Amino acid sequence: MLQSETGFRLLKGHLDRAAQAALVEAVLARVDRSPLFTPAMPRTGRKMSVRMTNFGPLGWVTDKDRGYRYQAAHPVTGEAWPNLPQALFDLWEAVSGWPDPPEACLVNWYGPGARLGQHIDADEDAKFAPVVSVSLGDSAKFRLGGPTPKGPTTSLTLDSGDVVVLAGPARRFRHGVDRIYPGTSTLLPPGWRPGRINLTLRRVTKGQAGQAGDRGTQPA
DNA sequence: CAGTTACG
DNA sequence: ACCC
Repeated sequence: MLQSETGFRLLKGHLDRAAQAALVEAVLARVDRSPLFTPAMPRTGRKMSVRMTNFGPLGWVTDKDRGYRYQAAHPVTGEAWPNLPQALFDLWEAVSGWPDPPEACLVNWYGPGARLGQHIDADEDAKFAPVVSVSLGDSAKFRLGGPTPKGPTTSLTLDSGDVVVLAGPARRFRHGVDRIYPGTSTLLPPGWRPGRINLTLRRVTKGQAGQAGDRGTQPA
């Protein structure tokens, strides 16, 4: 939908309601056995307001003692993360333009008061691979900046079914979630938690695209 | 006041 | 500048 030379793309309404509902079903079934955990900031131990889990061979976690990292096991249960739903492989193939499959799907649940401060994704060895994000449930105020801690930011509303791609230079842009707009979607089943689920697909390790000779190049 | 937020 |  919105295409730009920065590598930022907002695919407004990329997933229709049926596709969103099918994805939610796949997500909730996996969250049942890989429960949401409460991440904590490195050093301070301050708890984040967003709750998380992961799918795929690797998952992003953080805690006071060991900080930000990817690991193969759930930090609470010690079990391997559930597999990635096929629909997410398909989405990655459709929008990422990257030759290697995703290895991590970070599942972020934002309750009505949750936020995520401005940050730059930097924990992946595959630092040139795009990041693909899917919004499900309540709308969110998303803020996108540039590559430096200073500089202007712009805010965008992300609605259920929207897909965001951060590729090229935008892969290293600051971004965060200022707030959730409670009650703006009926997608999440009554009886589950209210709010927003964001799925973020990432390539973590260097694959074919990370071999010597084509570092940093964008595949056709 | 420190840590965080917002960049309106 | 604002919040706790």
